[in-house]
Amino acid sequence: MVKKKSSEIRLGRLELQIMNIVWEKGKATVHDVKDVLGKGRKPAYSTILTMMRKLETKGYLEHDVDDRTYVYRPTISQQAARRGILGDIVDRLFEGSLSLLLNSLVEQNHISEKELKQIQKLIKERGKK
Amino acid sequence: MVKKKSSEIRLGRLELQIMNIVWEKGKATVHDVKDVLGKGRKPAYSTILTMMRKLETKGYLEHDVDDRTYVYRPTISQQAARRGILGDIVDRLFEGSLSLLLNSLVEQNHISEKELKQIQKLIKERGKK
DNA sequence: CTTTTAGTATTACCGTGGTAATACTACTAC
DNA sequence: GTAGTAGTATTACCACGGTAATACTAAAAG
Repeated sequence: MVKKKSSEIRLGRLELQIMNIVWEKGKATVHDVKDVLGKGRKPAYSTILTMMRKLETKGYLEHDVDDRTYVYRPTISQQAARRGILGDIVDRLFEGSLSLLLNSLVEQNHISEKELKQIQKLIKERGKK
Repeated sequence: MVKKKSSEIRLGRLELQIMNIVWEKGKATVHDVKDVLGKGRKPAYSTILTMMRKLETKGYLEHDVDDRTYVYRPTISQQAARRGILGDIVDRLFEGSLSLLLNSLVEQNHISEKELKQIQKLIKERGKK
């Protein structure tokens, strides 16, 4: 059974960083994003500006003008984006199998004891629904 | 705490498809890959050839010559690639948090009952180590 | 009113994944 | 030995994410 691609969400590294910031803050100006991105690689103001305009072109951001400053807000939810990107990865990397993914995580010792507990809790809660 | 990038493995869609086939078969010629890729989008022979050569340039494939046919084999394990790509995604998409990832999967109902069972088993086994 | 300033708009470039036509080359078959 | 044939090599694009300098524009400051 071949899975449908539905609405594929594709975001590059910087694009995703920017979206993460906008999601977290709810809305953000170019300067807001630049400030947060200050820690680490520091793209130029104009780089971020260009990216945010491209994100708007792609339909992932919209803006209002507040005193001639663009205030961007997301048009898609972080959950939707995560779902899309993650689903894509699972398809491409693990032939669509979640358990293969989990297996890989466990093998790699990427999962800490604490996280294991949390996962178990999640599963229990899910089981009750 | 900022995580190190170590040896970042980056593979495009087609590249990963090709690598998956080579991993599965152990070794493969361009034609082998083309045959498997036959189902779905069908890149031209020369496209696959170019990609496999690029993968070799990048150090992910090597080839032997068998009766003037190139037989490619992987130089990195599928596990390593999965680990690298997945780790990258977790960083970028979930701020490095596995439980956030799991949470997302559970929320999205991407995990079936059967998979839940498997995960629990995995966790139990891991717990015994 | 003229200069500074704070913002967006324009433009241009680079790297890389993907695409593939075409050229080359050495066996194979007649 | 000449004509296919089956492979690799060469070459050339395109799209897109990322990068950023520079141009423009309008408000604010003097």
